[in-house]
Parts: sequence; structure tokens; C-alpha cells
Amino acid sequence: MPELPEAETIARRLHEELAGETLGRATVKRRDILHGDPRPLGRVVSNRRVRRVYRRAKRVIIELASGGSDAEHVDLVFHLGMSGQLLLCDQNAPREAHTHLRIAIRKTTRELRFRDPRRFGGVWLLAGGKKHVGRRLGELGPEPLELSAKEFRSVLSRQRQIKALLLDQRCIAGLGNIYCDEALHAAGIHPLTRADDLGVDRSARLLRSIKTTLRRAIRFNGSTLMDYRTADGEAGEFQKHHRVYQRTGQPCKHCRALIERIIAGGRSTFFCPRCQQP
DNA sequence: CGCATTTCCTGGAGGC
DNA sequence: TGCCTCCAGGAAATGC
Repeated sequence: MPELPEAETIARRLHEELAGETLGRATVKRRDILHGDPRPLGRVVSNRRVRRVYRRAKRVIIELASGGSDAEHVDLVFHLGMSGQLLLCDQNAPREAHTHLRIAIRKTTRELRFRDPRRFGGVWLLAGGKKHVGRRLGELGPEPLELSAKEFRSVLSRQRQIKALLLDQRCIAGLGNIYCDEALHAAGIHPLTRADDLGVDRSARLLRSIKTTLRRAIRFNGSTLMDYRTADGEAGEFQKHHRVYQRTGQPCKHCRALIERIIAGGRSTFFCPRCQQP
């Protein structure tokens, strides 16, 4: 399930490979994964040069240079949802099921593919700063890796379970179920703790844990549990370093107590009952 | 405002 | 081997 580290891994690789390249013909196999500008995607996107590829929260954004006299700014925003993949491969590589969109890279034999079996993800074409139509892109809170301790304190000033708050993209953007649980464990904080009950010290510790966990996950190219792949189609490695996520009944790597599973924020939540006291 | 519930969707796991 | 049910989960929508 692509969260911030997975989106970052994909965006970095795509930037290396695509910055300066020009997009070619686009093939849309499923229209309903497309949102935003109602014009045909191929018409807006083809013959445009990629200025950069970057990440915001869990989204991968391809920023296109304005082409020729047509000076409008165009962003292609990919939201990978649960099972989305953005793959850079040869045009002749076998096409896996649920490949909804393909965009050729001009003067090469490669193409960019968007696959998403469960279709919780989607692609937004945002052009000319115009208000987009169709499915809305939700509002996003601040980037956790750019957050100061002081700003984080104000994020936490709510009477709400810390796990539910960290999952809420409007409060802090980019964490999903895996990295919430891993960060809370690293900080020694129980997932049901009320956010505004965390004092200055524990708040600062949690922010450090969030940043450390995300940076380590990025270093290992993210976590592959099922569908997630890098842009090259490789699996991530960080799942081997999970300390609590999906480890119910296994010993805590810190204190050997058995990892428990509860529901918090409507999601499976894994924690160590000894390291993370209520 | 917070929070629980439902919805979308497919594939994998487990039961029989 | 095959069929059935259950379940995972990001995030929006809905109801309390």
C-alpha cells in the first residue's frame, strides 16, 4: 500500500529517468480512472517535456513544461491508492492485467504504465490552474519530513486518538497504516493515546520517530506487502524491518513481549503492549 | 468537532 | 480442484 516512502521511491526514479524527456502517445484503457481536466489526456500531454517528477504526500506528480506558444501549466497527479503501480518499461514488455493507462516516451522504446487492480487510485490531469471537475483531490496537511516540533504540537492539539489523527491526511499528509504503527512503536506511544495528552517531550519524540521511520523506509525503497513495486518493477525491502506491522503474536524486537492487534481509526493497528503503555 | 459506519474494488486466504 | 465467504485498506461520504 503505497504511502509516503513508496511514492518518494517511485518519484525519485521517475525523475532520474524522465526529466527532460518528451511524452508521446497516450493510451487510456479505462476512462474512469481519469479525473480533472475533461479534455482527452493524450491531446494535453503528448509532445510535452517533463520538467520534473516529485512527490507530495502519497502522490506522484509529473510536472510538464508548457509547450510552444501554449503556455499553460500541466501537472499529472498519480494517486496510487491501495494497489497502484507506476512502471517504466519497454513498450513490448508483457502488459499485466489492470494496466489502465500507458504513455509513450518519445525517441525511446519505453513507456510509463499506470496499473491499479483495486482502483482506489487514479490519475488527475490538472491544466492551466483551472478548477478541475470530477472526483476531488482531498485537501492535504503538512509534509511530515518538513515539520517543526512547534508546528507538530499544533497538529496534535485535538481530543482525538493519536493513531486516527496521524492517518488523517488533512492533519498530516503521507502517513498510512504501516508507518503510523511503526512510528508510534519507535516513540513508545500507545495508539489510543489522546493526541492532546502527549506532552512537549513525547510530541517531539513522536515527530523524530516519524521522520526516522520514513527516512529509513525510503532508504530501503519502501515496503512491499502485496502490489507495491518501484518504477523499475522491483519489490521494496523495508517490510523486513517492520517491528510491529502485521506481526501479531510475534515477539517485540525491543522487549520480546508479544505484539497485539486492535482496531483504531477503523484500521488494523499493531503495537507492543509493553513498549507502548496507554 | 469527533467518531463510527458504509462505500468503492480485487485478489488472496481459509473453510468445506 | 472448485466454490464460497471473508477480509485487507485510502479516503470520501454519511449519519449521529
